[in-house]
Amino acid sequence: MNSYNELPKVYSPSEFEDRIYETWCEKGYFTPDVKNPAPAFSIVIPPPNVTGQLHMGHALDETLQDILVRYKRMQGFNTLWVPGTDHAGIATQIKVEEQLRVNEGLTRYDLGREKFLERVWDWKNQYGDRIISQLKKLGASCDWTRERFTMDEGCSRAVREVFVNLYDKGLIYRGNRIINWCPHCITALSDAEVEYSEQDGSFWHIRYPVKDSDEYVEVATTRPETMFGDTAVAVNPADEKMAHLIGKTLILPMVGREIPVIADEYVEIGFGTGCVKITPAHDPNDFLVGQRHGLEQIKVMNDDATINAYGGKYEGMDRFEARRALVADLEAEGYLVKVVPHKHNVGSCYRCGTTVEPMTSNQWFVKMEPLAKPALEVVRDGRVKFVPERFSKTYVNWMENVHDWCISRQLWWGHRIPAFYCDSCGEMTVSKTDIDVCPKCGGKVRQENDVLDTWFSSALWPFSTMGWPENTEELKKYYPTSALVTGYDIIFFWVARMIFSGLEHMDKEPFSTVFIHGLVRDAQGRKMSKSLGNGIDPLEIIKKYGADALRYALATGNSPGNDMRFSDEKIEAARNFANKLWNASRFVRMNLTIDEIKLPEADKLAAEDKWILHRFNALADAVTSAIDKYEVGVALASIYDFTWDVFCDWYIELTKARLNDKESEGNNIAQNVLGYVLTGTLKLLHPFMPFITEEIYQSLPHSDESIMISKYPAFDSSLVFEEDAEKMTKVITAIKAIRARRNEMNVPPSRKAKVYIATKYTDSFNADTAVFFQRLASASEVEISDSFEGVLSADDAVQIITDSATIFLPLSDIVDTEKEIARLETEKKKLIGEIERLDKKLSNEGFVAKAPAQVVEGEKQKLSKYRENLAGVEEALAKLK
RNA sequence: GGGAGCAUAGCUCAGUUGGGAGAGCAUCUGCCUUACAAGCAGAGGGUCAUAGGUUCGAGCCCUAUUGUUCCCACCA
Repeated sequence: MNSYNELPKVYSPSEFEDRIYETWCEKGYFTPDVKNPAPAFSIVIPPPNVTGQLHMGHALDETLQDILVRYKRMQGFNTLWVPGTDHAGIATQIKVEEQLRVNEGLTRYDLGREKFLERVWDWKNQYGDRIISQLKKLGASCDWTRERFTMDEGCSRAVREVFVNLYDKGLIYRGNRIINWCPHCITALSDAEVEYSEQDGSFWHIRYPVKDSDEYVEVATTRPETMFGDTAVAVNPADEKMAHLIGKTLILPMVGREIPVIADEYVEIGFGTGCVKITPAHDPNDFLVGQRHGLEQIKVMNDDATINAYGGKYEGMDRFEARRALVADLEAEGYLVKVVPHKHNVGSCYRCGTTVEPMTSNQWFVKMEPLAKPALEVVRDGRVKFVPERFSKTYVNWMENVHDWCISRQLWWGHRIPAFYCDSCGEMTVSKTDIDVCPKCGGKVRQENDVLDTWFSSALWPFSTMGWPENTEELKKYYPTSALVTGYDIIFFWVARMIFSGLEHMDKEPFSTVFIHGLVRDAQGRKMSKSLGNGIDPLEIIKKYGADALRYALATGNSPGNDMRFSDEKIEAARNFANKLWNASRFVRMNLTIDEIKLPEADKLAAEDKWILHRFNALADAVTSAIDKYEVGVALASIYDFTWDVFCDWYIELTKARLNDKESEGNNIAQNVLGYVLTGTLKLLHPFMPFITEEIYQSLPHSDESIMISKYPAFDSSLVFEEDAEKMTKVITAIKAIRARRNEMNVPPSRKAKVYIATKYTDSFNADTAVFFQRLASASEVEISDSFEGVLSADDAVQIITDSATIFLPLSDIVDTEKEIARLETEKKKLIGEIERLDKKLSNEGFVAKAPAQVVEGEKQKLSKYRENLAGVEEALAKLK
């Protein structure tokens, strides 16, 4: 027995995962040296909300990143993964306000801005580490020495720098525009922050009387309460039925205010009543109409969406309450013509779900057009590539139609806008540093109350985390980053904004690849959500099955950009795989007497050794090329197949004879090959399942301090063994024959029978092969010859015909002759079918003429083999009957 | 209204240069075999949504249709 530790009998990940993670951290493996001249590979984490808790979406995102990062690190890249958290303006503020309300019955206004912010920082300091420690549980190999927060000093400085730069270039402006207002969060929102859903509503048809006449104009609206802010009714100038109304004056019912009928082509002829009430302060289209016609903007609601003084007797009511009251009154007064049920899209706040109110407001905006142009180019010309490709279309589509970005929020938690107003002279100064006095008149200034959209700071993440605006070593080495890994749900919020920000401020796109994944859904395919209560807690999964199993379950079968389901089934399959690997390793481990694993000289290797090394080599090739294409699911599946179906089911079994013979040279060779292939497989698997691979690695003879800093396997031309193709064929044939034999005799292994193998390859089918049959096909004895003519007749033996050998089983050992006949009949049918198919194919002139020669040749060979096999089967069948 | 995805075994899904349909789970049969019953050895099960087309050859490429999911869009 060698000097390394033994593996415990049972695979229990909780015993070693934390311990291993700590060791990695202590050793500093996650922290790269900026000065290392190796090519860089860098990723910045999509920063989770600082107050959040790890959910399956994070788990998937982090797993995929860790796979890439560990892979590249093992390949020798100078690899950096920057971790950090996002201050998440609205989400965090809501949480702290809620806590304040529940615990102390206070609102943020009771505390005042400064005190309230202290509370939020307290909260952040208390809970900010929670999500970080959860990431560690997953095994994320982030460089924790570079952990960042979107509101730390450096990021805040970057935000100010960017704000002032954009302002100076005229790309940030302040103005009174229609924005989306959340009356619950009491803040403006950007377009991206509004979610639309179809709701059942109504079309209220209302009569507006024409002044000094008995005539009426009928308008239809889905939001009657905005009527208080109507400043016109519009008709299409080309609409003959309405032409006579243009220029007339209408009386607003219940309000009594006079408004004109105007002509505007915005009104669609034939839709609705043909007349549209115009409320410039509460509807984006009406806003534009109002601008064209110089209409007054009358805002009828307060910040909390209660009706203001313009609503007359409805003042003080909530907008929906006012709607009900108003409609009732209109009906009573005879102004309501009819109510038509109507499905329409209603926007709601993505944080609290409250229906947003479009209204005019004085806000800060980023002018998008000049920024969008280059951001479109880099995606169109491939400097930024989406994986899968189709998301570039989503991106381009959005970027082409993007509106100016409303960046101011009426919150307290966030980056306060660095604009300073002078009350004495009215001057506004935008400044990178805080100022107290007006640079123009010397009067006292006060800072803008609004803070910036959270995504404004997230947009700078790829360079703000690396020390920008200083020209740091990190920026030089790691910017642009190599890949961005995120879900398709934040392409607009984040990815798009990082791209134009990187281009604008760094003059270089922030990453070359955007690797998009889908959502993790529950077993029924539903989105995991708090309200449904169907969320699965990754931490509980880790506790029960281990982080490796969780990572495996998330990575396997997951193709880029597609949603996936998470189920008990899946996680159990993952855990079972880990267990399989664990036990295979235990087996290898318990047979290992050597202290160093060294690949033996080629001429000492047995055929099966060459075969497994050849297969392993092909695996390394397949895995690396799959990961290079971001096909992590495919890569992992091929490792799974190799480990279980090739290495465990065949190679380990094939070595048992040699392992049994303790003193032989073959024993030593087998040990080394087992060790080599197992270690190599562990390395291939390490990015996916870091803990178990490390634990096993440490229990085997190894040369690197940790598997995570060992070299990732790559295609190795010395393991192809081209000149030994025939020997490897023998192994494959033996496997086929053993399968056929097992298929034949589905009986307990304890029941042995003699096996005769007739083959023309008697050189390859030697004593070693006989042992395979003894051990794996319950053969009591094995006899090999080029022919058994005269020794055995089909009368007393069953024949199993394979490509390169015919296996004879003495009839006396076969339980059921009927069954045997049935088997041969199906075999015959199958062969005839194949022969017909190939016959047809090969007699097709087009195929022979146009298909590649090697394909044609391959088909011909198959055909002749099938014909041979068929003859054998028919002969056996005839004799049996 | 525009755009995109999906449709493959009973279930959940892979299948990436077009060259004899795969996995996991489930089902059935037989097994304590120098690791593993979270296992071993087998078996059954598919007109790859439908209809055309390109091709010697299509699950894969093209067109249309059906069903389904999602995203985007300021028609009151």
